[in-house]
Amino acid sequence: MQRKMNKYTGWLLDMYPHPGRGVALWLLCDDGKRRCLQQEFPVTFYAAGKPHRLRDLWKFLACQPMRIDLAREERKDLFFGSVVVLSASLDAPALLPELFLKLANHFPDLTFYDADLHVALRHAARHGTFPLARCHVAVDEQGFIRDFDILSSKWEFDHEAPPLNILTMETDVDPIHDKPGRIHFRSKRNCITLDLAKAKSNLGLIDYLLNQDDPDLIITSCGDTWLLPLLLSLAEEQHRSLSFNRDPAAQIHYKKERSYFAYNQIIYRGQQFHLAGRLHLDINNTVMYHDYGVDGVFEMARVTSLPIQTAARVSPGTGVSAMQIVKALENEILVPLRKEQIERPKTASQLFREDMGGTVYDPIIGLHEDVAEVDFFSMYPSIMVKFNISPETVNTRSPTADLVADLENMTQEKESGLIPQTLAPLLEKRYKLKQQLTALSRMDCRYKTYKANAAAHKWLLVTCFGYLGYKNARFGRIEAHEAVTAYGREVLLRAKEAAEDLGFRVLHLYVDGMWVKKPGSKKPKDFAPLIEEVQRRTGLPIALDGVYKWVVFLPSRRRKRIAVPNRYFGVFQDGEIKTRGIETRRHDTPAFIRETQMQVLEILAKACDEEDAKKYLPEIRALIRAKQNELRCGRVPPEKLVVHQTVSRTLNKYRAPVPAFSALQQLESAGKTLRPGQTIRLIHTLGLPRAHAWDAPGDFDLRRVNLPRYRRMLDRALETILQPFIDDETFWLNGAKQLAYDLPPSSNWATPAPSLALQT
DNA sequence: TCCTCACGGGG
DNA sequence: GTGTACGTGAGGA
Repeated sequence: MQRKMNKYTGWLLDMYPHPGRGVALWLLCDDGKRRCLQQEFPVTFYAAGKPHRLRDLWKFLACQPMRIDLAREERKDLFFGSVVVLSASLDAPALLPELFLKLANHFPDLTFYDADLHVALRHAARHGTFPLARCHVAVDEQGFIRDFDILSSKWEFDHEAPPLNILTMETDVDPIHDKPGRIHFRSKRNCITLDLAKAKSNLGLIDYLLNQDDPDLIITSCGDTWLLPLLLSLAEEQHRSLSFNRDPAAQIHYKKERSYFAYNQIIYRGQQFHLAGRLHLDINNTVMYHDYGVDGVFEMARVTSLPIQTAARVSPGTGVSAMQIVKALENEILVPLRKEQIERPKTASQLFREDMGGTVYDPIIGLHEDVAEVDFFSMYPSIMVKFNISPETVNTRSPTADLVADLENMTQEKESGLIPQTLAPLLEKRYKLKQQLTALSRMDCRYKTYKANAAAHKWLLVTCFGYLGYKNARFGRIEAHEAVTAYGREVLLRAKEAAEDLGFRVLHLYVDGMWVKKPGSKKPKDFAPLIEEVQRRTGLPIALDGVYKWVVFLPSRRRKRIAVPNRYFGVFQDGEIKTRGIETRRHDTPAFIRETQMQVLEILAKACDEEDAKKYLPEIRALIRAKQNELRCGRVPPEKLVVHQTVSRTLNKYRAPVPAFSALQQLESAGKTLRPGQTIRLIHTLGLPRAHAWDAPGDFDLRRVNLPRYRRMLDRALETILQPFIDDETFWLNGAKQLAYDLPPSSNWATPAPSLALQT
């Protein structure tokens, strides 16, 4: 029987389990209509374990109210090879989470696979879908998709921009710190400002706006943490609806706030509101938004296959995990559950292993001229792909047994492993993007997008390595992690040998970078033979980061003769300044100190070498005097003295009376609680308490500013960058220190003190 | 001198 | 839905 089909072409906006059966897909069609389509999408999960327990499970599942297809199958586990499993398929993906929760309780002794996967990842593996993919679908009269074609690839890098209707909702001030008075709504059609005090009576207007604009994408600042909950609760009070969702049948998906430990620090993620049929991005709750913007979020979603609203709010670790899951599903490899976090003391051997991380050399302390920095392109991911390192390919007894042979032969014999297969297209895309970027003018409209995409990839690639060694990763294995670092060390050593064989002096090695110099080598082309030779000996892509006019490797502050690997600064031949590990790079350095250090660096950047720098010293001296004076006389705007710190624990967990503690206390007593991972803003004050919370209500007496402490910070920041240029230790202190400290603090701020004393 | 606390990189 | 490095620097007891 021939059925009538409607055919549509458009962009895939979003996907979620349909509350009935299958999945709901939102298509932004080329005719301008937004269509919600349904598709049959049975999902299968598996269980392995003792036969009698699998029989119990079979009986249990057979009694469930929904239809579940059961079968005995043989499938592949990445770590253990073939396993016998009970497979269970259900037509309604929406019911799986709840069902699985029950199973985990009743059958804790069974091993489940493919049971806790996002439906979008399954769909990506089965149909090749990804967010914003161009699709062609045939739909029957009931609105069910019968035929599905993907017209674009996530690995292209000129993605056609989908014609999204965007609505931005912003408040006049940042709601985290202040009380907003107004909300601005802006879209192509409308530009409206609403008085928040009257929000209650304006709910009808807001609903009208949402319906009339019918945005595909709502961009808010603090929509997750403040605006949406506020508007939704107002609406609830008045028993009226707000059309945030496009799909009236679906619920707004809410996730609660949490603090967690990752990247060796506490991270705070606010509560979330995911819409159905539209996309909501809260720019304050979007990972890396300030680094890569909407373009980067889209790219993150494309390559990970995670829905856009999810991709925006997860860490790169989850993104990497998603990519691996899709690849595993494609290869019909069972996906284990996300492992529980079990606190377990480390064994001595684990500790020993972890000490053998990346290769770090002690740099040669001091200033060096005409130095080239060459960096491996995404070294660890490149190693994983090149040497096929994956949990299932690595030799577990001796992970690096093939290291030397691999490096000699540079051949690929083994079948490519799961991790290399996942990484290879991503690496290739980023490599091409980087090549394009170097050729492209900054004015080119593609530049910004490429840059954002490359930044999104960078994060995924960096995290992928760490994930191999993470004991709770689904596809992690410590031996694979070790193999990567072992290859990394060998590769870097070979690079060093190559440099020395070509007559270069190696000044520093750091994880995936090398600093070299040779008399007579000044121009980028002078280093081309080295690049070529390193590539020949390691088989890995490497590039010249640039040639420094001069670069300074800093000694440890505690032990002046010991070098530290990651504190350095320098100026490239094009005038670009690069700094690492010094005050400008730290998030807890107040703006005044950061800006001053940067200004001095900008003066130094004009010098072409150490000798030349001397003629800029008077200019620097004058700048420092001016800055010291500004500070002493209270002319530094207090907001430039504000220190931003990450709160690492709750108030009662602090053992030392540090400034953050005092500031937290003040906020607490004002009724504002900060969760671990959130940022606190404070000003150092004299006496006790040691700090004033910048966001505490009430006026702050500017005379309480701890000027000596800021002065110390200033002096230190200047010393960091000036020490190689100045023999005379009194240069930047020069009596001014004494004078500043002699002034009674109460005489500052209000009336600028005469600065006569500082004039020489 | 020891303890506590926060940060880094990447672009 | 998450990488429990590790070394440095700073402040305070």
